[in-house]
Amino acid sequence: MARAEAPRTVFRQVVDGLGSAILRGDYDEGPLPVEAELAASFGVGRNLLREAVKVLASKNLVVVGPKIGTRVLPRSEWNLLDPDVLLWLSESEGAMTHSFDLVEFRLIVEPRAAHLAALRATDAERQHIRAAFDAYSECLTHPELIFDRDFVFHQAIHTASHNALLASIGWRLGTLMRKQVLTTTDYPGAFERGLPLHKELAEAISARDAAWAEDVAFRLVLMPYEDLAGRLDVPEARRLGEVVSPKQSPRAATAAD
Amino acid sequence: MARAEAPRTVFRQVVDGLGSAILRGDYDEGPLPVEAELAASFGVGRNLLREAVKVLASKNLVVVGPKIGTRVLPRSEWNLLDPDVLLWLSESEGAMTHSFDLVEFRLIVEPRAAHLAALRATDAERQHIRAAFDAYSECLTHPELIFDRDFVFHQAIHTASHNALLASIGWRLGTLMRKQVLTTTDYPGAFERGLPLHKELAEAISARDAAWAEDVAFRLVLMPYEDLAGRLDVPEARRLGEVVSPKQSPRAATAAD
DNA sequence: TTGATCCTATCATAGGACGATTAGTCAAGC
DNA sequence: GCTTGACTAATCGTCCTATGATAGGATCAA
Repeated sequence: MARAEAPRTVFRQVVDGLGSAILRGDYDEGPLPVEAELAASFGVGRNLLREAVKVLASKNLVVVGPKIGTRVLPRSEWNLLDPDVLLWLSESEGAMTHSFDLVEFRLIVEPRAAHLAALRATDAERQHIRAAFDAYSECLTHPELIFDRDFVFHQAIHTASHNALLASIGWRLGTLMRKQVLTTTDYPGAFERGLPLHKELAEAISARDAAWAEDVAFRLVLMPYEDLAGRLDVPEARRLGEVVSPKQSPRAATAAD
Repeated sequence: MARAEAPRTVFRQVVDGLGSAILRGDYDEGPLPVEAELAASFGVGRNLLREAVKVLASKNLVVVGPKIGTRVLPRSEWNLLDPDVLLWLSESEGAMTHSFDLVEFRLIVEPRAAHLAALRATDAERQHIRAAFDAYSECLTHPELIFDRDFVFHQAIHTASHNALLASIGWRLGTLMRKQVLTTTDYPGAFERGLPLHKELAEAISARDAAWAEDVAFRLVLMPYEDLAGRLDVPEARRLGEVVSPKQSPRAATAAD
């Protein structure tokens, strides 16, 4: 069940190599070399290279056409929600400002997913979430399993939200969290401090307490960020507190009208 | 600036054809025919078919490998956030339950994007948003431009949120809204009823009133849904009101601890 | 200057060949 | 009987070469 497959196929190497190079800005906005040349530079055939380029094109990283060659699209057109793109971006420079965007995005989505999970989870799903937490808590003695277990735990919650879009995004954010967790989790005590929050989240969902679950999920996303924020100069305008909804939501009054 | 290019290339036809067929469930979970056969059935060469399959594989619709052939992955693995997948899904059956997921997702993301836009938009961006609204309001006499103008308007807001992820998602949700707008907008008066909300949203962001902007954006997403909800049997458990955050967010009290 | 025409670089697509991988089978051994 | 291991065949992985389609840019005439 754990997502481990990393088939080091030649194709994957080319896609990753090209994707990383583009995200890194090696070709910034300019055209790439012609296919034959590019293929030669990777030491692969032209067909294989074209398959790789087509994948990048499907992620809106490049456009390709006769006589115009293969051109890198402006950054704003990229499909940043694609897990591959997100991964390449995270391993390129500028990862820090991008990291804030990612945390902010998770602060928006994950609490709501937890909220819905608390309302909609079936009994089986509740049990699955608790089991996933138990497995996760065992990581105290098996730190190398933290990634997988954490992923399974959050995945279970997103699935329980009974919204296919949220489930899909949770699945994918999980992949990306690795990179970030990698940076934060090896701070001594990070796992231990996160554990009670995980437990609380599982309890909140079990108890069908949507507001509680939402609150816990929010703190759970924010915690590793705050671990980091101290050691970084956070631009004032990007304080993540902004994302917190106003204490008094005006929605309820007007939406029910 | 309007995204109109629809190059009816053979490659695109094959990708769309295969993608639609998979989403439609023609092969449900089972393996596809072998490459040679599949290529023949589309009347194209094996290379072209492989490029198409590789694109689908990059969207997590299928896995492909020697001896295992090309297998459709379980639905839960699909990258539902991919615009192509979303499009294929919307044109397949089951579009209705998926439509609820989409609205719910937008109810989560778009109000927050508006919230952040109100806080962070530069003067130029504010002006751009107002201009986009003006252009949109002209659609009263040019209904065929509604899609494009509406897209530009929302895109401007998402960009002003200064979060690359939100900007990217806005861009893509826009594509999908077309399909949905297509269903709702030809109800007489839908555009006219939406117009004041658009205006209010532009004003809220101009006034830097984040709470107001969030509230308006929420109603703006909900409106076309409610137009529909009346004519449909909405499963009780899926009432979209659930997504509304509790009046009293417990976050502020506990997070500062 | 402008406009149409032609040229050419580059991708689009086809088809065939061979190598690499592995699911599935089946026989040998405990 | 069950496990283990090698074997086989099917299928993708990768390469190559060739031809058609497209469109940018140059050329040339009005």
